[in-house]
Amino acid sequence: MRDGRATKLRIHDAALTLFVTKGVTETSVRDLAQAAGIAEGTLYRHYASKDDLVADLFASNYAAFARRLAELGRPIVGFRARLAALVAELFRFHDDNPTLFRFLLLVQHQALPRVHDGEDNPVSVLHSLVEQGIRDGEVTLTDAALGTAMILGLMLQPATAIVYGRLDAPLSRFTDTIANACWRALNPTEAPHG
Amino acid sequence: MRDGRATKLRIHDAALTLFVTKGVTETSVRDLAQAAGIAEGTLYRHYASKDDLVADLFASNYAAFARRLAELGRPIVGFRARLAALVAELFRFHDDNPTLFRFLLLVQHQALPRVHDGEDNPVSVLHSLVEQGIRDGEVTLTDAALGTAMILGLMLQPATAIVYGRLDAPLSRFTDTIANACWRALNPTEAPHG
DNA sequence: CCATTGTGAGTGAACGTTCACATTAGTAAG
DNA sequence: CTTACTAATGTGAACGTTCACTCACAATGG
Repeated sequence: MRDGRATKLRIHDAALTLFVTKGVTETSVRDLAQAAGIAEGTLYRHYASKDDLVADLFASNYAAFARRLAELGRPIVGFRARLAALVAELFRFHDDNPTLFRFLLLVQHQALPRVHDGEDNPVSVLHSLVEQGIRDGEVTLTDAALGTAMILGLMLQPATAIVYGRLDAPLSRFTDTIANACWRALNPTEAPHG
Repeated sequence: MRDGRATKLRIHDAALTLFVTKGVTETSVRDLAQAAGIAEGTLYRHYASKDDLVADLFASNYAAFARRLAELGRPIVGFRARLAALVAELFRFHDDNPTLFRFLLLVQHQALPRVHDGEDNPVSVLHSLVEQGIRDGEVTLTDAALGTAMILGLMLQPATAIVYGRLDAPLSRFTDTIANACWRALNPTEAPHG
């Protein structure tokens, strides 16, 4: 039989590119089929619906990235080193897969409300890290949710700036600056290089 | 004649609510007409198209907020005080108009590429502030674009966290913490209360 | 009397999805 | 080696629905 997995990959690639450049709703199944070089019906051999394609594309990559972050931080000792490693990993992910990164950033607002609970989640990983830091006395800020939001903003907004051409890639060159800013945001009263 | 302005306001309110709760593309003209208590055709007495409604709703509010930010900062002396005032104003805007704020946050990704140039723009206001700070020697970070992205992230991500229920409103209670984190992000080598 | 504003059935286009049929490739019998 | 069968995969015209938008007409009020 013919290799369906290769077709599925072609759909993946075409969908990511189109969703990012045109938007999800503005991309029709006809567009997808043409870009992937397949017939419209073929898409339904691999996905139950267009929504299913979007959800699968988001959920699988989102969860995979969360696991990647979680496992990367595990062996590293000390809050600050772990934080720096997380920032570095997120920025590397952006630089290696800009389209995928942008897709996750773009559709989170419509896809997140349906994921959220229990599943592997990059935001949860960050939140756990901050909570751990507070418990260990390595973070002086007491509100873990606020701390998570701040470091998330410090990481994601520069990525967004690159998307809009307000900042030049690669994102990795800001790793140290951002990691430092994150640490300082979480430790409001600490001296620069505690 | 009947008062068309009242109808236009009804459309505004209905559109904001629906766009935020359902999404722009998922909101049909029928939905808008029903929520505003008007006929479908009436909408076209006030807007050339649905896209025109979205664009107008975004551009006018986005520009108005940019002007509000710019004028507020003008009389205040000193970079740090000006930065704090901007943070406070943005957070107050969020708390006073959560739906409008969320609308601007939501549709910026599709609406921004068409605005961008020349027009009043909150991001440009922030960028100018940072540039001014660098010129005056009150900001040690040399990359204005990076600095703008960082403080933007420090402000917007907590707002996003509130939208997703990861953080409790009002946003204003974080004004001091965030303003301080912004200043520290822009001055990586400075002591806590320089 | 007329310009403005409101109405809602009607229109064509575009959409996601389906389905009857074609093609492929692995397996097995002749 | 050939033939027959089968399950997986690919196809695209056709379908019903929904959409943004139009237009002939009605209502309003200065």
